[in-house]
Amino acid sequence: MRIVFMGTPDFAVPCLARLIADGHEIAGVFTQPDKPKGRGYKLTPPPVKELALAHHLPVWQPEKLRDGAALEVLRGLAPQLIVVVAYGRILPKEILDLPEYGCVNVHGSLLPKYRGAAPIQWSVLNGDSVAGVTTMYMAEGLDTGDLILSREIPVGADETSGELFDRLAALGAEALSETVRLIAVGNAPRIPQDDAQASHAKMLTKEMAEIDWSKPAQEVHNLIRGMNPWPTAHTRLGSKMLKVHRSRIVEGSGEPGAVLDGKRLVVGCGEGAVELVEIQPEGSRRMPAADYLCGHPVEPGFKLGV
RNA sequence: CGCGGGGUGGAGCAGUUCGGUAGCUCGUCGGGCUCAUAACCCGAAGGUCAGAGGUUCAAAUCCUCUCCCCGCAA
Repeated sequence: MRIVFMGTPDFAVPCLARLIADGHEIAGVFTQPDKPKGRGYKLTPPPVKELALAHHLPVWQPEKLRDGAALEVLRGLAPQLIVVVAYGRILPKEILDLPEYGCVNVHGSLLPKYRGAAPIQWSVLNGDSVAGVTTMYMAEGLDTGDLILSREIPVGADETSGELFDRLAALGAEALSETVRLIAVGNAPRIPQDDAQASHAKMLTKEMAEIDWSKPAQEVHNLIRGMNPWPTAHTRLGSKMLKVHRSRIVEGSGEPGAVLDGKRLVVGCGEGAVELVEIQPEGSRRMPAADYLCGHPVEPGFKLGV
């Protein structure tokens, strides 16, 4: 199959790698332009670009898709199928209609649940016990296209978004491989989504990552693992910010935000308590909470988040 | 040149302002106490103070340069 691939972040990398491994002809790769990232605005290429270049695939990084230039390029590439995985751009209808087999997308949720930008994180934030990936034919709406197939996996009780990301990226590559195979033999299902079951997973922001200690321990724990690795759950420790990378639900109860045990950093919640396992003080590297306590004793009763 | 914090025994930190014996908590090892313990007591090992150069009788500390880590912002 002659395919054009469109994708940007790490999540899309296994999918492209799988298409290459499956022996498809990758006519070209579209990814977002290099962006200034990190300290000092270093210009950084997206992960998909690095993989594409490593395989000597032609790469395009248009700022816009709607000015016609991209369409011309695509006409020239003449793909039979366009595969889109976390590209981060909306495709105009002319592009959707271009390939003979259409455009397919790999999405990190069990559609129609969690349409939108951050499905995997919301699976964790909501404490779902099952997550998955879905492939679909792309339509003009946001993740509203007809479904092709899906794969499910259980979510671990302490699993972080980042960990689930990695597993779903691998699962997505599998689902994509099968999807393309079915399309090639003209045997792919086309199942309309039930809009009544749909939900939307909006993009995460830093504000959402502030820990509300008045919530039950389970919700606090879900926030901490759901916001890992980005934007990272945080609270206040005195005048400084404290990031919390990992936590654990433990026995105990106490005033919300109050440290119950100064030796293990157990913190009271609205209901129950969580132990902060891995933290990162402002201006410092991430470290086990026990390490932090060696140099920064915390009195039981001290309140976080104020 | 976007703003800022930091590098000191295995870990986390203090000490740097104002140069003068390498310090704290934890861990490790040995011993003691205890029915017992992550508890308590006694003792010990372990450090090129990120690196290079400079000033000085003397530098973790002052000056110059380099490397590395991190927070914010994007």
